[in-house]
Amino acid sequence: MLTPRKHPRQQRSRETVAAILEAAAQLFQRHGYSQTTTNKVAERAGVSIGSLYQYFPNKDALLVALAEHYLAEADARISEVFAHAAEQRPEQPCAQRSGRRPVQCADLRLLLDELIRCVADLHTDRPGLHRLLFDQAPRTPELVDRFRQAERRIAAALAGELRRLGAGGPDPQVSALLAVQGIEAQIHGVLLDSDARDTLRAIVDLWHRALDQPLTAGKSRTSPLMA
Amino acid sequence: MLTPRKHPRQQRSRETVAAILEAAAQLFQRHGYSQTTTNKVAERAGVSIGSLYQYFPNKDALLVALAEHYLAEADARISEVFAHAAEQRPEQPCAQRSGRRPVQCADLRLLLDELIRCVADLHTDRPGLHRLLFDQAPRTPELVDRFRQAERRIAAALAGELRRLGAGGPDPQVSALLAVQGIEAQIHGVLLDSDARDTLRAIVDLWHRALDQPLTAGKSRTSPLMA
DNA sequence: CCAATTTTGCGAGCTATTCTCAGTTTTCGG
DNA sequence: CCGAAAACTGAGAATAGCTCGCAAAATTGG
Repeated sequence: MLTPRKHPRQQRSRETVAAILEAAAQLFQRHGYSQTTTNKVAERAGVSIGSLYQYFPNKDALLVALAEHYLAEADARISEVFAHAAEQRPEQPCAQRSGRRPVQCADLRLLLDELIRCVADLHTDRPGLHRLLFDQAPRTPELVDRFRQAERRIAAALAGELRRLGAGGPDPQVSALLAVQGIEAQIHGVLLDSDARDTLRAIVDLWHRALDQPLTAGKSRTSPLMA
Repeated sequence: MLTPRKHPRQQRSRETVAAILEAAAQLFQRHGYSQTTTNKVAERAGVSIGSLYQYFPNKDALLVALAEHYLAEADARISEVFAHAAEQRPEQPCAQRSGRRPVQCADLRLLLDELIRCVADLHTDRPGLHRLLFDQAPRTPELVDRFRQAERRIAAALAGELRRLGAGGPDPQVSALLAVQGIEAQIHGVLLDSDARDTLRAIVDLWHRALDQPLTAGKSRTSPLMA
């Protein structure tokens, strides 16, 4: 297994790679990962099996590549949400740390609403691809790592917003990571087996309650005290 | 594929099945699902490949069986938590609906603390098996369904407790399901890449904030109003 | 206790799939 | 236009999942 495969340098080969990934996405979604053979992927992409293995060291690599595309788009879209949130709130001094309730509260709810709607859209736009990556495909350690990195990037952005809004409890960084992980799982669950609209609203409410807590509450950060 | 395989009736065959599952668990964990061949599983179990296929219609079935064992244990342990919570609070009338703060608050926190600790233990007791089932193994629709069913059972129990404590917001059933899904994902994330103790505490805090809301808050259930 | 019957175990080998490699065709820089 | 690098090809080697006919062990019941 010559793991680091050739990188496509010419236009032709880039098209080949694109065709292979497109074919893989379609067949994986239609027939499942294990039912799809690499030969079928090559056939549907209109290339020979040898070409496929020039760019992908093995079948799993197709999955990793698809996941990378998906995560790149997710990252982009979620970044937009945070950018939008930033321009909605053009340089509010964010100063008054004590009687901050009404303003902060509305801003936090708006942010959560947009974020959760965005994640839900990511799930519904390509339901097949999403289920493929999250349910039916085996995750190599490499893939697990990519998802973790994406989670961390998004959590960092959310933590920044929480701090700016004076929310997120004693440790906004931790709260943000937990929120990202929780929201992802909840939406994934919701969209598989429930009437979505009401539940999405319940998710917003829940996280609003969980995160709408002043920065300075309790001890400082990571207070050593167990229930 | 004769999908409904023979069921082991005699002692000897039950031992064979147990040996196969033990071998499968070990090899899957050590070398990954796709790297493990059914022939290797049979060899390590000390039985022939034919015997393996008498009880398991295909390789995935080994995974489903392992998941069933895991879920059965998880179910049992979490049921204990709820049973324990019930006996701690022996027939409190749970009546006074208005000034309920101090008692309910402490009970809710205790329940969350035990529940979250229990889930964390489930993850750490057999880390290999857990990662196998949640990360590296492909999930057949059947497997996805088993996990969903377990989720629902636990959520139903939690919803009952929430109602009894007068918590869970307008719709405890929905809150409970979201909590179960969220907690599972968060703990899975935490135990993969973080110093656990502090973060577990943060999870308890977060869900305490999210769920410590009187039943009657807002509209009744599923209020039609979007942020 | 001894057939008859059922359950369990066996493993060579069939089928299907992943992946390789030696050789051909296309593209590109000079 | 030429030589080298990049891209492509597909038969088939290597290997994995799984079957099937038969033998051994356990159970039944007369």
